Amino acid sequence: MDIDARTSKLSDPLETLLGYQLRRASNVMMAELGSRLQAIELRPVEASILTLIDANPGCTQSDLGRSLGIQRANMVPLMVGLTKAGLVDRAPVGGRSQALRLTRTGIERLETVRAIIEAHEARFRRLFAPELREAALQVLRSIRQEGEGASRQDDPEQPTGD
Amino acid sequence: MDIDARTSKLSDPLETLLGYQLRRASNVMMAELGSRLQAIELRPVEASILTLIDANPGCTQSDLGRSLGIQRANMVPLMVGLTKAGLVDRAPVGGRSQALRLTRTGIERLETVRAIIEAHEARFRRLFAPELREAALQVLRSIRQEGEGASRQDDPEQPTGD
DNA sequence: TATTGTTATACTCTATAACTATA
DNA sequence: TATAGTTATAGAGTATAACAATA
Repeated sequence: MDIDARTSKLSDPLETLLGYQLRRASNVMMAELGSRLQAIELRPVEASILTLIDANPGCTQSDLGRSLGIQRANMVPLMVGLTKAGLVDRAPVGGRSQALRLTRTGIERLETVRAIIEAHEARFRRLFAPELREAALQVLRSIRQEGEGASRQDDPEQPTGD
Repeated sequence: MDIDARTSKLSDPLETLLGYQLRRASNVMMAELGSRLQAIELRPVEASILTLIDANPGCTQSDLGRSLGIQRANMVPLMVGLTKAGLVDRAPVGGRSQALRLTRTGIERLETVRAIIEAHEARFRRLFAPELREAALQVLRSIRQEGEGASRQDDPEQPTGD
């Protein structure tokens, strides 16, 4: 390294790598959302779960796990936490399944979650030229399909690194 | 949840969220790269480090940490591993700093790393319309700046969730 | 038998604090 | 004093295996 470089930033050949930039950008957004959600004592994954239950009342925690790429075993402490916090209600539905619904408190909390997420999204959406926004989401979805593979669309609990 | 929805996929209001899609896409790419790199017993972060040392011979591990968003303390086992694997050489340079360089083996290994990364990037770059590629990288970089804040450009070791 | 919820456990990644060695 | 490297440790997040309960 030359003398100048020792006191300034490194030359960074990773700057042009999609995978690297995706990861760093994702970490930034997750950290920002996490710090906003701390105000209501929720983590991003818990906000996602509340959002999904609201959109799919009666779903099971296995359903949620499949949708979010979280394994059954790892859903357990999450759902216990949300239930103990009084945000989610569980009712037996056949087999060992439990139908999930938001409690009144959960519905109220979700209102705040929505406001936080909307402000968070707006802050970063700004950075995309308007005509790029839908295309960007579409590409990100196609990356997921590339990894999750058409071959196991209904295959639950496949490790993806999520 | 209606009867049909109980056997099919959940309705997913997260599909339109940039943060969520970014995270899932990033996880897919990292998992794919990770599985490719297993063949040469390296993790993505180690591949990044080799790449950065090659581009900045003589840099310190603190330099690398700042560039990659990894804290000093967490760089230690990484550098010990790469040094023990005979890929990196460390030489005292003043203070407690050690100048880092790739060994001959490290340079050879980096050749393979480059081929793996290039194949990996190509697979996913395909999903972007050509005229979108540079714009996408630019937006991802701007997301990072948004999070890492112009106010602490030279501020090392700020937690970012990386 | 297949699926759901569960327990236990291990491994990776990241964060914090404190210590040392040197300029 | 400030910086680099280090140690120890704690907390997330995630992975695997096994078990119980019910359809």
